[in-house]
Amino acid sequence: MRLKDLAEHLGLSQTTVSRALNGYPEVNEATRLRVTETAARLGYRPNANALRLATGRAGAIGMVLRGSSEFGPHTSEFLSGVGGRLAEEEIDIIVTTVQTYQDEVAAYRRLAASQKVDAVILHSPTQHDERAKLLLQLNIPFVLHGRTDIGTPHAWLDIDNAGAMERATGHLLDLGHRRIALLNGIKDRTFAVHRERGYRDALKARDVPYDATLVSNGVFSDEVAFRTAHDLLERDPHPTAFLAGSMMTALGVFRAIRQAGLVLGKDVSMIAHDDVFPYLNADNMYPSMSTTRSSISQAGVRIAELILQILGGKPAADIHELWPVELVLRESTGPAPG
Amino acid sequence: MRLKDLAEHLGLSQTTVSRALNGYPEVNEATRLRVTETAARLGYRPNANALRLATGRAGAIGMVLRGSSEFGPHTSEFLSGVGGRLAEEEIDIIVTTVQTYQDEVAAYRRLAASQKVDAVILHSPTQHDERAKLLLQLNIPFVLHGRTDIGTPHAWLDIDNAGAMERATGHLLDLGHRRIALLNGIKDRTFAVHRERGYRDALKARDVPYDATLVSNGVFSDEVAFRTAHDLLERDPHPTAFLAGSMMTALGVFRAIRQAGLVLGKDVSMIAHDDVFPYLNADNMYPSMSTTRSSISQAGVRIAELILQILGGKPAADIHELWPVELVLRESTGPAPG
DNA sequence: TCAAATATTCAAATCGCTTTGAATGGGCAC
DNA sequence: GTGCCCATTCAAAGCGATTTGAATATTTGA
Repeated sequence: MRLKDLAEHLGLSQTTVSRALNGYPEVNEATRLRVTETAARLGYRPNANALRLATGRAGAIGMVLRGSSEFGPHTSEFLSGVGGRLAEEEIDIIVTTVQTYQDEVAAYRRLAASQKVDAVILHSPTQHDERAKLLLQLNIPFVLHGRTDIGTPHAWLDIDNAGAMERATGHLLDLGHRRIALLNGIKDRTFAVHRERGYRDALKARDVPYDATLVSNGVFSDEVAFRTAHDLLERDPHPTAFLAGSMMTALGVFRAIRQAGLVLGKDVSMIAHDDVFPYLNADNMYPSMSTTRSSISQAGVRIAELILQILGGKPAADIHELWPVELVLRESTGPAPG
Repeated sequence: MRLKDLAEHLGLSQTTVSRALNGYPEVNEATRLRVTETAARLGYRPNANALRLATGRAGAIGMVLRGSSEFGPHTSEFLSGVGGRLAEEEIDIIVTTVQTYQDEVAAYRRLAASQKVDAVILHSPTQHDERAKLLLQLNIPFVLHGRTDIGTPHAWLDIDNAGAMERATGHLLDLGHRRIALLNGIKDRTFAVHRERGYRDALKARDVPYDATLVSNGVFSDEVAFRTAHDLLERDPHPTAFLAGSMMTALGVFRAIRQAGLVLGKDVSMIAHDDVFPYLNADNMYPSMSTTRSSISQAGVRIAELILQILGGKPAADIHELWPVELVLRESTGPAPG
């Protein structure tokens, strides 16, 4: 069913039908009614590619995901937020998965040159993110989830990782903990840098010396966390508190604590960062988990909105949002033992 | 940079340039070389929408994901497999997220009517899946990940859930376990039905009575699993073995076992289904986890290939693959206590 | 009642590509 | 030198929508 068929069926010109469907004012109301009603009845929908070619809008946004190792639960939860909002505007999400950095750069170039997307979402930036520079250079609108420092203004939304970590660390210090392990994200990622900064600031504010051996960087996984925590707990003296970078990390640390025969919330404390996964609730854990919390899916929803604003003409340079992070204290944190 | 610009730049017609780039034989080799070389240098890429409109191929496949609760790590891992393979063919994945069944049906209708995709991947089917019928009726090619029984032939790829579960259950029974809890997936999903069938078959083969109170259905999450396992372990006598539907489930059961003061692999045994997540390795758990294993990302890769075959003209009715599932025994399984 | 203004509708151009069918030109056999 | 064939190249017609600018009804005002 093409526009032409529909027009013939109605005894009208394509022009009028098109205008009727798209809400243009110069169409008789009675005609419009007849057109929309018939279109709905016949299940007419414009061919997406023809429409896009004619309007010059791609009607889609792009997201490039790094393969396997980093493409975890965070991503899907985020995507779910983005998708929900964009679906309302009938905008698609084109997901490209890549393995290497080379692939990723090539993917952006392809998206740009073939004009498949109106904008992209960039995520997991480093401090000087080359991809962001590339996107600016390719002149393809984007919103960055996270932050980078490339000099040129651009749109971003980030959570206050430094502030969150400072408060979490500060709280543990106030409970008397002095050896606090930080299981942080991949080393050069901005969020990881910010988290370490918050951690250090809290230590400095209370004159507790920084011990680099208590800090580790890596992928957020149950497994990596288990091994790191296991090693840390074999030391003497071992850390009395853990800052876990994600709920996956928290699960691994949790196992290590149990295995060491220690009790979480009593012998050892933990605060984890909670991105709010529907299938992993800090409140229902045993013991319940103290967290720094910020919904990654809500960030997705908001980023979708920001993209819509950019497509609506708002200058990307005016779009910056820094979200505060809640500190939710539950049973996994207690006074330092001894 | 349009084809027209490139053609003018080269002093050739659009026809010749197009043919040169697309490998048609009636182009002088020297000309072709000059064209491809210049195109590469200038970074020319055909406008995706124009190309799609002209060829009638959408160059994309669709995947509709159910929002939040079910959109978990399985999905992202699967997607990563699909995407990797399709990227090689320059085929995009259009991801649509929906919340309700209504939305999902509407999403398929939209995809079909607007001709945005050449095919879709259908997943998580029920035994009589209405969506599959809809797709057949809409005449949009699809590959089903899983199985359904709708009478009409269609393409599918599934793992042998029944066989896997039968072997796992059989193994536990052979170790002397008699009260084996099954933490299964959402009730009406085919895979859950198949798993229960395998479980029952193993019991029947050894004349162990089926106890419905040992079987639960629900979303695969750490949290749900914890609560279910917790309740089961408070019974007297409690189950001596658990069949966990996913690694997330296994983590929850694991916590419940620990909390009950029991030791996994000694007081209680567990076999979990492992979809092979890079960030959650059964081998590195403590104790290491016995699993029924089948890589969901490899299933994704294969399904992408099957889609390509269908697009290449292979009849969907000829495409059926049932993958065997490995049973990997590790430390979490041991003889029944007492 | 008639011209002017307004409300509707339409034919044709356009978006950027592929592809059909025709045109051009050189090489070869006779 | 003529004719034919083959190798190249090209102009123009789609693909299915939007949109410009013109054409046709219908009101309106004097």
